[in-house]
Amino acid sequence: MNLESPNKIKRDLLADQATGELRRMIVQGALPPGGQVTERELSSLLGASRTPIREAVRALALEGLITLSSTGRYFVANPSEHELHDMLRVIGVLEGLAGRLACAVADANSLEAIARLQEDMRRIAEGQSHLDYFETNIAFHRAIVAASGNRVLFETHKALNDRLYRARYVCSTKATNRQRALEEHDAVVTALVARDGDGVERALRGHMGQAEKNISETLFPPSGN
Amino acid sequence: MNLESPNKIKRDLLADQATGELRRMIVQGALPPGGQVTERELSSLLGASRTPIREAVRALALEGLITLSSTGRYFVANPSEHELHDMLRVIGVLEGLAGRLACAVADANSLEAIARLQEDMRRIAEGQSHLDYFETNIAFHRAIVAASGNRVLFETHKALNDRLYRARYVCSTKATNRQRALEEHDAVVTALVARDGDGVERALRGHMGQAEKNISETLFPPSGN
DNA sequence: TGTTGGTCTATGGTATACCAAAATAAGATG
DNA sequence: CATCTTATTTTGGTATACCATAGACCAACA
Repeated sequence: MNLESPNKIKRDLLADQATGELRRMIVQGALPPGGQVTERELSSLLGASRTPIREAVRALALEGLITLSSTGRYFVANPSEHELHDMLRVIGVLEGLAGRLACAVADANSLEAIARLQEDMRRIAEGQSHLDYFETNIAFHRAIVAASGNRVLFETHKALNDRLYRARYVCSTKATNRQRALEEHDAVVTALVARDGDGVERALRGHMGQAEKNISETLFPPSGN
Repeated sequence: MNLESPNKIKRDLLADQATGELRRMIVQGALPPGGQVTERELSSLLGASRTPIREAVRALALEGLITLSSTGRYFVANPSEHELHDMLRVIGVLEGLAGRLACAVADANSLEAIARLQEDMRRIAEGQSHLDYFETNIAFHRAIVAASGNRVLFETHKALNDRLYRARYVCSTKATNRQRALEEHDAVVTALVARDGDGVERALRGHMGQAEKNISETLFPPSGN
C-alpha cells in the first residue's frame, strides 16, 4: 500500500499529560507559589493514580517549577529575586544567540511572522487585556528562538521561560513600561530584517536587562513588601 | 540542645542514586550509545525495584541522555552531528556569559584556582593520560561557570555538558589539537585575571567554535564512516 | 521459498499495598 | 498557662502485581 500515515500515532502517558496540566496550573497561578502539593491530592484532582502523578511532580521539580524540602515534601517554586535575576541573565544570552542565528538561517517568512507579531503587540498594547498583551509578547520571543533553528536552544529557553512565567505575568499587569518594551522590540525587528546579527543580539540583551529592572521594581519594590 | 547539625541531612533516594549511577555509566560509555536500556535489567543490575529505576530513566530522558522510541522503549542517546553542534552553540554563549560574570563578581581566589587548573592542564598535556587531560579540561570550564556565581547558569551548563561528555571524550583521545586548546585557554585566563569581560567572552566563544570543528572532524570525518 | 498469521514473550504503564519518617494533634505534667 | 511527651495522621518512598502492547518467533500455507 502506498498510503503514508498522515499523522504519527501519539502515546500520551498519564504522566506526561499530568506534567503538562500541572505546569499549566503552576504558571497560571492555580497552584499558588510556595504552596504545598501532595501526591495524593493531585492524584484525586487529576484522576490518576499516584505513580504517574509522582512522575509529573518529579519532572517539574527537575524543571525548577517545584521544589522539594529537605524533608521530602513538595512545594510550588517561589523564586527569589536573586534567582529571577540569574534566570534572566541566562535567557538574555540565549535569546541573543537565537537572534543572531535567526539572522543567519531563518527564511524570510519566519522573519515576517516575527515582525507581524510585533505589529500585533503594538495594536494590543493600546487595549486593556493584560493577558493578550502578555501572550503576544511571549509569542514574539518564542518565535525568535524558533527561527534560530536550534532545537536545544529552543528547549533550554522554554524551560527557563516557564520558570519565569508567573513573575513576568505579574509584571505585565503594570502597563507603565509598555512603550519602552515596544521600542525595544522595534529595534530587534529592525536588526532582524536587516539580518544584522550583532545588532539583534545587542537589542535582545538590552531588552532582557530592562526586564530585570522591571521585575525588581514590580515584585521587590525598594520600600520592601 | 544547642547543637546545630553540622552537615545537612541528606536524603539519598534510590531514584537519585540510580540517576547518578546511570548518568555516570552513560557518559563513561559503560552503556553504549544507541543501546536499549530496560527497566528490569537496570533494576537487577543496580539492586533496586523498577519504581526508582524508572524514575531515574525518565529523569535522564528529560536531560537528554536517554531517548524514548515512539513505541515506548528506552535507548541511550546517540546525538547526531547536528545536535552536537546545537549544544555547542548554546554552551558557547553560556560559558561566554559565565566568563563575563566571573570577571565582574568572582573573588581573586576563584580566578587563581582557574589559572592553576590551566597550569595543570599544560603539565598533563605532555603526559599520556587522556583521561587526566580530559577531566582537567572539564574542571577548568566548570570552574569558570562556578565562578560566575549564577546557579541557574551552572545547572543549565552542567546538563548540556553531560550530554556532550562522551563526544568530547572521544575527541580528546586525539591529541592533535591540544596545543591550540592550551593557547585558547591561556587567552581565557589572561582576560579573566585582567577582568576583561568582553575579552573572556570572545575567547570562550572562539574556543567553543573550535570544539565544534574538532568534533565534526573526529566523529564525523568528511570521508564518511 | 517467501509470506502471512498467530502465539508467546518482553517491556513499559498504571494502580495499589506497605512502610518509615515527619508533621500535627492531643494529653499529661510542672 | 506553658511545655514536654506521646499518639495519630499525613506524606513520600519503595516494592510489586497486573495489564496492554510491541516485538520476536514459529508454523502453516501459497
